[in-house]
This record gives sequence, structure tokens and C-alpha cells, in this order.
Amino acid sequence: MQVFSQPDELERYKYEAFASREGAIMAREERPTLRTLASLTGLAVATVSRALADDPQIAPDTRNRVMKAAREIGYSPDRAAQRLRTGRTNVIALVLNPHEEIIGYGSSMIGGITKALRGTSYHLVVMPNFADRSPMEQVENILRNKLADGVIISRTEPADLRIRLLLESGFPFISHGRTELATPHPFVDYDNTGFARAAAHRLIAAGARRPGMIPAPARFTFAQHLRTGFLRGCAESGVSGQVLEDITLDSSADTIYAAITSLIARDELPDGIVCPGETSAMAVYAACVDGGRADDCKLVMKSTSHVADLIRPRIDSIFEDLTEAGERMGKLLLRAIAGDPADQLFYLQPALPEGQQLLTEA
Amino acid sequence: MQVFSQPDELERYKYEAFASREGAIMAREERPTLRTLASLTGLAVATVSRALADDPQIAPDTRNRVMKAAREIGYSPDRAAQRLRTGRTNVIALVLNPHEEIIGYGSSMIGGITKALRGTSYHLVVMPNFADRSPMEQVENILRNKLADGVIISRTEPADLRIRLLLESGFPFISHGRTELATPHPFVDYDNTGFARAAAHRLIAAGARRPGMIPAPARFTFAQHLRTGFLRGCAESGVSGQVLEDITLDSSADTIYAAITSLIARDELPDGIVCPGETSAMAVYAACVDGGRADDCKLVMKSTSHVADLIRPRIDSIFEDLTEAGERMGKLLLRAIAGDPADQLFYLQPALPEGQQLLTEA
DNA sequence: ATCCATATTTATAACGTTTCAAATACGAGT
DNA sequence: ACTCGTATTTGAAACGTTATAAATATGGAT
Repeated sequence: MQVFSQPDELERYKYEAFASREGAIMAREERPTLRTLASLTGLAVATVSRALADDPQIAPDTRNRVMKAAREIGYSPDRAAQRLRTGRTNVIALVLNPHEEIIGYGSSMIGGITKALRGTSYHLVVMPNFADRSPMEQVENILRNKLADGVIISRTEPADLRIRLLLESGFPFISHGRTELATPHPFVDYDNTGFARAAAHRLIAAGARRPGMIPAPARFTFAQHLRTGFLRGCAESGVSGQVLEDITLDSSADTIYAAITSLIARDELPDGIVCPGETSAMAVYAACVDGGRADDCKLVMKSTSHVADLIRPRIDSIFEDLTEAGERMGKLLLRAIAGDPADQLFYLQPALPEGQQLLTEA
Repeated sequence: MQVFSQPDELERYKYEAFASREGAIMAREERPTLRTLASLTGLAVATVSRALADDPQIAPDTRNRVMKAAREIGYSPDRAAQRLRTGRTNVIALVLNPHEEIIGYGSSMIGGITKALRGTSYHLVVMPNFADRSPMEQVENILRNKLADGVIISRTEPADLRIRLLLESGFPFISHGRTELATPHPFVDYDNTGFARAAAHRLIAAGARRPGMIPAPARFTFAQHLRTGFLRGCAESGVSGQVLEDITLDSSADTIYAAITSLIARDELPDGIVCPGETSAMAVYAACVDGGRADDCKLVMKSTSHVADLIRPRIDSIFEDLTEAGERMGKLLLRAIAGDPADQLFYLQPALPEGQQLLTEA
């Protein structure tokens, strides 16, 4: 092997790289590899590799020399090669459901995850779910092709198939939302029970006596949480609450609008409605205004963006901080990948900020 | 090399895969590779590879045999290896600016891109910009590490450095937004000039005589488009429009709220405002309501989600279809990757739907 | 039978990394 | 000088794929 160890060899390399970049011929600008670095420093490829990996077996002196050269010629490892060799992808996959990409649900969560991953070697990759693919296939695909080192999924179901598959495969993941599976697994969840309960209390405090709630689609775990919280909140004040039918959080704005309009027509409009989403709240409000009943129906909504504060007249809202959830998920997932036991990797986000907690008994 | 060509060898493989998955020992479930397929069919690895690649040099008979076996044992190629060998990543990168991830700008675009990529071998990877990294570094990173085969960037500047770099490197990309660079490059853009002009017309038609507009940050190309369109629209009606100062589309809701409140205090509130974004429109409206001037200031907003239709009282809005933009970008980018000449790869999205076009001369 | 052109198949060498086991260098102790 | 233990470096193999060039099979014409 040709060995260049003269001190000015590195200078020459840098010059040539520059020249070839500027040159009229636009010579194929060769990407530096470990071999480049090896011949430049006069070391073996293996040594260079280990030096860059901070292997303690490498003399501090050579390590510095290698690091310096790497920096100077702008070396960066080929991820495909690393991945092939080690089987690690350095990728965290965020799997988005079709519905989520529309309303931007994932969007603010992304910021949080990104933050948690900063400084690590991990990249966040967002995998929007193709509409023609079930969420299950999406996860299967990640597993089969080893597209990531860890997965973040959301909108869990009590007996979530994706989670069963991930658990069975021993693949690191975290979910936004709980399940009812026996095996513990990492999760971050928002206290939707607490949210719905607090929301019911607020409605009642504002005078509602026949409050209603727009439910989440029944298949999701948090649908039950919402229902429980809402009914409990109502019961605690001796009021009977009613979960609206035929529509859910995920119904289109038009559908919700139509349903509320129909309730108004039949004179069955509740005098207060808990809306667990921004879009649904706005649709309800629009229908109330258009039906001339805006003053007869109090609203409490769950907001996930700060747009909620800008609505006039104000709609009472309780904020779910998805960015924080994202950051927590990122951090916990990293620990899951590192092998921490799953039964400690969870976080339940309180429905109301510190100090505003609802007391359990009045 | 050991060769298994007995017809029932495949059956045995399938059984063993099943057994090892179900087995108590949970044996390391080996992922099938080309080698597996080769020994199963009794062919050479190279033959298998080419058969799967539909190489015409392979006998139709063997091709079918290989395909069948591959399907049966659930073979799927290792993307890392393919990538290392071919240099192709099969990835399209969508680079999001920090601001975009907050307001969900990218979110609806993602659906469109995904749609355009469906059925191809490409995956969409969303790369949120780390706040501590300039957009430029983001692109540099993709180039250096060859993280994708094509890039989608948005929010262009007239002399966009990222685009210059991409052009110089001959790297396939498309931008959402135009530049003023001499070299043509693929882009999709919304006719912001047309939008602002139509918006001005609508304000004036609604009675405004001193209309204003919230500008986009001056560095972006479309800031100029908005300005031109707005001023032209005003001039066409013999009215003098005024671009608001100290705030932009990207200012926080609080800042915009404060600025409008201050205008009200100084009694300088325009009698109509063009808001090129949903959040800014809601902030303006909130400030007007809170300042008791809601009826004195007409609004026209640009909306990118259908939430706009739900605001009560209604705010006049013009819809920019980001999903369509995303789909166009995806398709054009694929053509750019295929080598189509750049000067034909562009699309200017009309500001108003067919039939609602503004006539150029009144 | 023999030869040649064509149709198929195959061995081999990469791609850039990491890791294992083996080799070498370096001192200290004799 | 010699041995030995430790510190450091290294060669070679492997990860799964594709591309090149060479090898082999096939079949028709002689």
C-alpha cells in the first residue's frame, strides 16, 4: 500500500480537492473515505476507524492526528456502509396515521422529538402512512427492512396489533397512548381522563346542565379515557352528561357541522360541549353560530396549538403540549434502545398544569 | 457451495422459518438474503440478483422461479447494501424550515408528495431543520452524506444559496418558490402576486379605501410577489395601499396582536388588511375584536387548511392548495431525477381556481 | 462430429465500514 | 541481551448487493 506520511501530504490533498472542484473538467470529486484518511496519515484503515470511534486502545496521539485530518478534509462516514456493517440505521421512525398528517397533529410533536434527538447520532424520519396501507403494514415494513432503530407510533388501541408485533420482535419503540396489553411497554400519554373531567367541570361551572362530548373513535384507547373522565366529571356535580353519537373527533368538519345543525333543528342541542380537538370545536362553534344558538352552548376544547388563543369570541380551552410529549418520547425511546427496562419508560402528561390540578374529591 | 435444489427444499425452509419464530428458544430469525435464495433455487447469487431486477438476459423460466421463491420466503432486499453498492438511496428528502414545522405548513404538502411517490421505489423522508442549524447546512449535510436522491426545499430567496449549491453539485431538487438565478431549475410556486392582487380587489370591493397588507419576511422571493400584487391591485382601483411595518407573516401571534393593537391606539388601523397566513389573520382579527374595531377592518386571508371555513364570523379567504403543490413537486422531482431538462420542470399554481381568474385589465 | 454464434449463467470484485484475532512495538524486570 | 506483559497497530473477513467480464450451455449450420 502506498503510504503518504509526509506532513505536507495533507496540504496537497486539500489543494487537489479544491482544484478538482474548481477545475474546468469538473473531475469526479471523490468523497474521502477511511482509505483516504489512512493513506494520508500513514495508518491502517482499521486504526483510523477505531481512532474516530474513540476506541481507548488507540494512542491519544494518533487519535488526535486522525481526528484533525478528518476534520480538515471534511470526512464524514458513509452511513450506508455503517448501516450495512453494523445493522444500525441511526434512524428513529415516526409513523403518522393518515388523519394526523391532515390536521398537523404530528407537526408540533416533530419539534419535540427533534429536540430530544439533538446531539445524538439519530435522525428523525417521518413516515407518512400511505392511505392504501394499513398502519400494521407500515410497521411490518419497517421491521422487515430494518428501516430504523426505533419506532414512534401514536393513536394506540387497547389490543394494538402494531405493538404486539413490535413486542414480539423485541424491536425498540414507544407509543403515544396506552394499551391494555399485559406486557409493559414504553409510552407517553396525555391524561385524557383528567382532561375530560376538568372540561366537564368547567362546562358545569359555566352553567351547563345537559353537557355533551364529542367522542374519539371508539377503537382508540383514549376514547375510553375521554368517556370515563367526562362522565365522572358530570357525575361529580350530579349532572348527567351525554356522549354525542354518530360523530367523532375524526369526522370531517362538514359532518360535525351537519350533526350539530341537526341537533339544533331537533332542539336537542346540549347546553355545553366538550370538544377534544380544535377542528371539531370550530366546526361545532360554526354550526352554533349559524344556527343562532352560539350563546346557548358553552364549549371547552382541547387545543394543541396556540391558535386556540386567537379565536374570538374566546373558546375555553385546555392545552395538550404535544411538543413536550414528543420530547419525552424521544428521550424515553433512546433509553429503550439502550436497553433500559420497559416498565420504567413511561410518562403520563397531566391534563392541567401544576397548581391547576383538579382535586379528586370536591 | 452447498446447493439445495430439491423441490421440497423451499418447503423445508419455510417450515424452519416458522418453527424458529414460534420456537421457545426464539432463535435469531435470519433474514433471507440473495444467498438464501440462491441456495434454495440452486442458482448463483448473481443470477438471482439479475432475475429479481428483471434483467432481459435471464431466461424467463428461471426468472419466474426466482420471483416465486422470493415471494414465498418473504425476501426483500437490504436497502443499506443496495445503497452502498449503487449509491442510490431511494429517498426523497423534504427539508422543513423551523417555522414551517410549527405552523404545520409542511403537513398538508406531505400528503401530496406521498401521493406522487406512491408506486415508485422512493420513500419520503421529512427532515425537520434543527433550530441550531442553518438551512444551508441542512442541505450541505444531505449532499455530503448522500442522504437522498432528490431534495425538496421551500421558502426560496432570490439568490438562494441552497439552490446555488444544489445546482453546482448537479443534485436533483425542486423548490417550492422561485429564485432570480440565471440557471433554470425545477420549481413549483403559488401565484402570490395574483393572490395579493385579488385580495386587494376584494378588500376594496368590500369598501376599503386605505388597505394594508402584512408582508412576508423580506428575504424570501415571494415577499416581493406579494408586495407587487398588492400594490398593483390597489393601484388598479386608484387606491393607495400600505404594507404594514415591523411585523411579517412569521412574527409570533403575540407580536402581530400587539402591532395591530398599537395601530388601533394611534388610530392608524387600515380599513382592510390582506393576511397571507392563517395565524396572522387570526391574530389580526383577535386584536381588532379586542380593540373594539372588528367592524372597521375587513380581512382577506390566505388559507392553506380548511379550518378557515370554520371561523365565525367568516373571514374572506383565498385557498392555496399545498397538497396539490406537493403532488406536483413530487412528480416533477421524479422527472428531474430521471434527467429531464430543468427548464420544463415547473408549475405555477394559479391564485384562484379556474373561472374565478381576475382579468388583467378591468 | 465440429464449429460458431447466441443465450444463459456464474465467479469475482468491488462499495465503505467495523470487528476479530493476530502481529508488532515498547518498556520494565531480570 | 532476553523475556514477558502491556500498549498499540494491523490484516483480513464480513455485511448484502450489483456490475463486469468470463465461462458455460444450447442449438443450428457445416
